[in-house]
Amino acid sequence: MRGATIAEVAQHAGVGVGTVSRVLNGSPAVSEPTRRRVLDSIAALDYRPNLVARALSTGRTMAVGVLAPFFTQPSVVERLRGVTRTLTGAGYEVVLFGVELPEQARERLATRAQRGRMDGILCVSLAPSDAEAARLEAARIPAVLIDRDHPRLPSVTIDDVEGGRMAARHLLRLGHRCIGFVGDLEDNPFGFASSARRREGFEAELAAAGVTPEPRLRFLCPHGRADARAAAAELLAADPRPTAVFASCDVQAIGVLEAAQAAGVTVPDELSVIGFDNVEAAGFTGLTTIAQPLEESGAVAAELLVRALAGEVVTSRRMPLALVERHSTAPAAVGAEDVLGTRG
Amino acid sequence: MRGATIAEVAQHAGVGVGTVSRVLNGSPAVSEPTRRRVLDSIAALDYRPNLVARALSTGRTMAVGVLAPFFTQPSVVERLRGVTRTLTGAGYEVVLFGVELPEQARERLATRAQRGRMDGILCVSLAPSDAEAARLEAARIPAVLIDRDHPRLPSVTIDDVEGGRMAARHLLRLGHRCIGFVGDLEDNPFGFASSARRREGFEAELAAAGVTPEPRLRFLCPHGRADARAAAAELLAADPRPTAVFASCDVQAIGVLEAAQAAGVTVPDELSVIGFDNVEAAGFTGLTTIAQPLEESGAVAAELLVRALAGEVVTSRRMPLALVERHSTAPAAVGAEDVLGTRG
DNA sequence: TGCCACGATGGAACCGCTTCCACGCATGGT
DNA sequence: ACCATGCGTGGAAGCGGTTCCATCGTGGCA
Repeated sequence: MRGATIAEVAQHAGVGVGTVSRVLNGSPAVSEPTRRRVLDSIAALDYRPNLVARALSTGRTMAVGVLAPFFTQPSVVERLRGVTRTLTGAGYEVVLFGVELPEQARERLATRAQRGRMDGILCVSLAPSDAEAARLEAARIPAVLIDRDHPRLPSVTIDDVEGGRMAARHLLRLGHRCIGFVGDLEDNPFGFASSARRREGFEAELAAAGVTPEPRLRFLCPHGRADARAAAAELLAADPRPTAVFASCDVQAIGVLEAAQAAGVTVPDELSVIGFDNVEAAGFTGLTTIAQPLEESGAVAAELLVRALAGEVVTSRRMPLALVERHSTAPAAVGAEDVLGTRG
Repeated sequence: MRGATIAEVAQHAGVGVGTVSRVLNGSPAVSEPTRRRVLDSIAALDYRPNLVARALSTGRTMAVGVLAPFFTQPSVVERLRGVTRTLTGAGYEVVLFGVELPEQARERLATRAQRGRMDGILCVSLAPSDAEAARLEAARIPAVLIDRDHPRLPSVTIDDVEGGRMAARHLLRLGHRCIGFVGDLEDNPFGFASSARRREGFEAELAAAGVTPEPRLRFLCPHGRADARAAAAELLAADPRPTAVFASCDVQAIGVLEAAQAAGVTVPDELSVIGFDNVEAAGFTGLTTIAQPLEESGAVAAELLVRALAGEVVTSRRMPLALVERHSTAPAAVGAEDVLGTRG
């Protein structure tokens, strides 16, 4: 049996459909006795408003599309937590578009991101093209970006360059001077640029401390633990072997840890490893890392989107970074000059 | 500017709305010249059908609600991958309802799971009450359960009892006779029963091998790494100390690993640890575990739901289990009797 | 040549809600 | 006593599709 309609409720209560609708939407223009009668009828018929009909009528779907590269980054999941919690709390539904290929992102954006299917868009680590951004604007669909910026769209980001500097400072302070880097391919199909920016900051800080970044210690590979592990194995075979490694994300850092173990190189005694992101796995692998507030970034972005949906003009936000010291970094072995650090 | 409507397309092409609709839906009853003219107009106006209007008209939303305890189980995420991939592939949208509290599950089910908002429901590790199941049935909303069963609903599950037996067999075969257990509280608010069933199978197999399960070696605690770690710390202080531990999920097993490390107990030499699920973290912690196909379970359930939505009658599915040996289990220390195992 | 059947097409009705407009009926001011 | 005022209410229009039914040609057949 199909659910009751508003007309049936109206008839049952002996009122007009308009009155039932007013009761449903909490309009004050309904007398108390009438309201009660309508509510009784609603209960008697076990009536639930058809949200699709409401959406068609109001032009608001109360749904937000979330575009996320679900499968390439574990940090995405933590962001999603913050997103769903906030959005659900604000009465919005979360329509999840998992993206595995870059083309899929375009396709989802093109066919789904239209007025009349969802009210707003949240992109995690992904950015619309200029044309897509223009279309969203034309359709008056607000969009907020996480972990990615765009000249015309508000975003929630971190300062990747500064994060790279922080990692470098930590290692320099510990006395390391020969430091390897493992990061993402810098022209990946999704256009992720975090890794490249972290490397830039990292190398800039090294250079500022008088340590020239050596290309032979820089390894770029596809995002993923296995590839990072393979790259790190090569890195550890370098001569002289670096005393520390900065991996541009925790997933890769864990790959480095694995490679070190496989090569019989003890961490942190013979090799310091520092990652980035502070995903949950960093906790139980004892990884020192540059932490960014993942879940909160999702929550903040969702909050921004909710306000944009309410008509507010919102501006981009920067999330703070923090060094989290665990057990994968230690002072460089004896002989390292200037253990007190090279910077204030 | 709002998007074009079907009426505008019809006018532009000089045809009726019915014809445009037929073109959109691939009806064969449109002559080739007309079809071409309509397609041209669609392109010229950059027209996209309003999916909400279509949903209202057809009664099908092409959206599936996914109810998942997003935050308590990391394995959920891997299941979600399979779910979204399959559902998206079949043309359905995925509406994600993250559940943190048991009441939320009820509430989401009650207010959202109605004809006219989504066509079907997928529940991960959660089950509707009998009343809710009856309501879904009445509303003709198909539902499929993952990792949970229900007398009236199709489900995709594993044999938790057998999984527990497999874990026991592995440890027994290695010669262990004093074996601890760490699992979930068995009357948790969500009603998760996997842990209890795994324990049952585990203890039954021990008993069958003549090893009486000792209550002092059985620790039940809230799901989560930290709690498991605390429980394992106690377990490791037992006298005599067990030579092996079965944790009812990998998250808890990792907690056990941490506790062992903190206590200076080496794994696997002094302590064997076996987990359950084979989540990604099991891979890089070297954890031996009973593997279940997580992502595939999601895909299979989604497949089942898609077929149910097409009107097919679907039946429950059981997923296979497999022992994955890594580096956290080893033969019991010398002196252990009957290393060849107690079972065929 | 006339009729029928059928393919192609236009358009009204309908899906279930919101919203706006019009109306009835007290109330209060003059 | 009369007329604004305004509250409470009923109901039609409209949201943008789909679908069914009626209509219009036109070719095939008697």
